[in-house]
Amino acid sequence: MVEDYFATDLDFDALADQLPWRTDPVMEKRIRAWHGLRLLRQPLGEALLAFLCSSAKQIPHIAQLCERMAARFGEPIWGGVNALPTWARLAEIPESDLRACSLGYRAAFVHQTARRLAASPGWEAKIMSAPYAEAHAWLAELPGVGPKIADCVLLFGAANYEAFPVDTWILRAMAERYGLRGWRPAQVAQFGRAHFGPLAGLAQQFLFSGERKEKK
DNA sequence: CTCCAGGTCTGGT
DNA sequence: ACCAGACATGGA
Repeated sequence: MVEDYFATDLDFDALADQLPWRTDPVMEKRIRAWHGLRLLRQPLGEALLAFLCSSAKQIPHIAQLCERMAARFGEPIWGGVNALPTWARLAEIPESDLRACSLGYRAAFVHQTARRLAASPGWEAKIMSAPYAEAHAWLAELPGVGPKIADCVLLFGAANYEAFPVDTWILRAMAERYGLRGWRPAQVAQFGRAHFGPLAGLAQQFLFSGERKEKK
């Protein structure tokens, strides 16, 4: 996972008036605990690849998969370190070679998505500029990309802060802290966007960070 | 040896 | 629409 790209254009203090949830008792606590928290900003293609590998994997494993793909198929960028392969490059790679990077069943997703993208010139510009709902729907059509991964791609790869990814952590956080017990992920995602507004994705990061810290 | 992990897809009700 | 299982791999 590339961790060198941090959003620098989100000045939290200057955005106070755009954070209606700042007075939310749950979020107020999280914000205090994580003052200055920032959103990862990745190139769109990298975000898509990284999160396409994320299903049913622990975070260190996802990084491991990305490093293997970079080492085998990426271009060198810095002292022996390679970039992640581009989607154009991935489209040329047989699924069996991807499996050799320990992608498991995700190899088929990467392979099929790569071919789909190769047949969709201009997809990146479209995702970067389309309204949330449209971009989300298009991404979720890709093999292996469901609602959660589509939201992560938009949030981290397209700076679309409306996206509110609902993973196991957020599902539990919203159930415990907001009383949404028994809600389905799609319902929780809609609640998050409605409750937190245009910067729902930033709120999601506070919740995510807080929830993971609790476990330790 | 079992269980689970920043889910998604498929085939059952 | 909603609910299991399957899906590869690796670490606890």
